[in-house]
Amino acid sequence: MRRNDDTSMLEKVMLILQTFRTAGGPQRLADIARSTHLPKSTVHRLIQPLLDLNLLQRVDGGFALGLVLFELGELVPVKSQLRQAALPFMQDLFAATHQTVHLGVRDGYDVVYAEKIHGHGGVDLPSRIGGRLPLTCTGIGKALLAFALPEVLDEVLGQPLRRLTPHSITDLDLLKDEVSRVQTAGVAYDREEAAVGGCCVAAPVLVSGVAIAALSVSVPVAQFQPARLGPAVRTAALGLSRKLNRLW
Amino acid sequence: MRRNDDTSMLEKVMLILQTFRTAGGPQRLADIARSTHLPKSTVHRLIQPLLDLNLLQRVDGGFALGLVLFELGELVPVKSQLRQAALPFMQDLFAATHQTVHLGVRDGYDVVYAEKIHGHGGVDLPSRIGGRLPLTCTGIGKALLAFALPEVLDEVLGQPLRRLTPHSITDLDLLKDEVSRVQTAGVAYDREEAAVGGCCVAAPVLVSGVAIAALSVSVPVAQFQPARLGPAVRTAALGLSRKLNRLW
DNA sequence: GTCGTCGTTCCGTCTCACGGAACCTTCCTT
DNA sequence: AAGGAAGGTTCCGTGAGACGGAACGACGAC
Repeated sequence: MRRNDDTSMLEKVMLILQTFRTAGGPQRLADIARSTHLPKSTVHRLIQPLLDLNLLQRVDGGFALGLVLFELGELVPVKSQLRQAALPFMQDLFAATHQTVHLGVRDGYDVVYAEKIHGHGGVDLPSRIGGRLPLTCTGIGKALLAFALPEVLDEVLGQPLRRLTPHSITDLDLLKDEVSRVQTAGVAYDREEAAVGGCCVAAPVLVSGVAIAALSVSVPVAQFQPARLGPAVRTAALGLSRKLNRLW
Repeated sequence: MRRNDDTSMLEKVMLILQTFRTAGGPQRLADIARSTHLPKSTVHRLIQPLLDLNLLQRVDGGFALGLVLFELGELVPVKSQLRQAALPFMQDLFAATHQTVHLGVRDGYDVVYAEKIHGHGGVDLPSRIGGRLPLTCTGIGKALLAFALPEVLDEVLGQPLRRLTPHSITDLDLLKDEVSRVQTAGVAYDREEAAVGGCCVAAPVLVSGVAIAALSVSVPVAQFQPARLGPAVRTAALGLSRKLNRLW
């Protein structure tokens, strides 16, 4: 069964760490062994150095990801630069709307949420910083697609369309129409396509004409006012775009 | 030269990743080889699987930390739970003061910044999310110490006191006085002890009577108004403490 | 008591990590 | 154009140490 290719050990370590992506809470040794399909003795052996290096930490009933990962995570460019620049604009947007504000980037066929601001009240969305959703089901995703490089757009549209709610767009032609509408308007809407009861308005952040990120405001469907939110989101995204073009 | 102990490969991988903590920008293969003191061929061999696993990514002039690290970093308990709970209170505090707001936790003898909110204008502090400063030189640190377990306090005070500015407290007795004052007042001040020209007001977040984090507001020394900021920070920290005690 | 589960330790096999050396490619210098 | 320095890549012989099955000790449940 051992094939040939490469670094088996690193792969196992990553399997162990990835375990924590799905399982929320602390994981015990046996849990990890089960979900990775690795022998117990192997997991046990690998865990020790991970603890020493602070990639894992012991918590009450098992193990959790360690502080080193947190520190390294903050040094990933998407965070340290983009986020730094985006936060003030997100603050403004939040102050103006008092609704949940998201910043997202593209990774493969998903949008990865890089930042989120929300107040006490707002809708509680399934999104999480570092979390993923299909590009085609979210406002941010559609904004990213509409202003992506053409080959990226083709590549993504070549994939089977995923569905998160009954409102998710699963017809390719409808989606293409939607994308060209976004390209014209400069704003993307999500009408309960990612979560029932939740809508959002998104606008792309452009550097040299290409979307590298997108901002969005999410609201309960009852308060969905495109006419009011659209300009606010566009203004914030444009401001951020200008700032980044100046920096880079 | 090979000693004995354990996982040499993981250690090397960590050395490579840690390289990015000090060096800000992208690193090239030769840069990494130099700063890790590893042979070029070794670095080259280790980097390939790191790219495959998305722990590293290629950027214009070299390599940078990959998105996987960002995603895992967001799953570290200090983030996913504490931050989630704290953000709304930090929003409030920011809205009330329009000054930079920090959330910090203790790790060893340092405070690690878990979250930061700042507007367009504010002072630009050397702090960074995921960054570290000595406990004894910051408001957050002193708030954490004053409400830490006694053995933790002893342990930290047993270390040599570090100095970041001429105002940093480096006399053990003065520091002990300061800590007991914080214990009484429930608020810690930093008067240019971490950065010249910057002051801050901090209050501990208590769960079961022990500080697990602290909130602070940082202001330029000219606008330092303890009487106004103290209550605001205390209110936010108390609100967060209550919320956490309810959750846990 | 017995059984199931969890964490830990041992150890024989043999894979694959290791890094020196040689090579290729740019890019700069003269 | 020739020479040189530095970055990146490939090759390969050696032996350290990763691997995981198996057996063990420690709880806790029923």
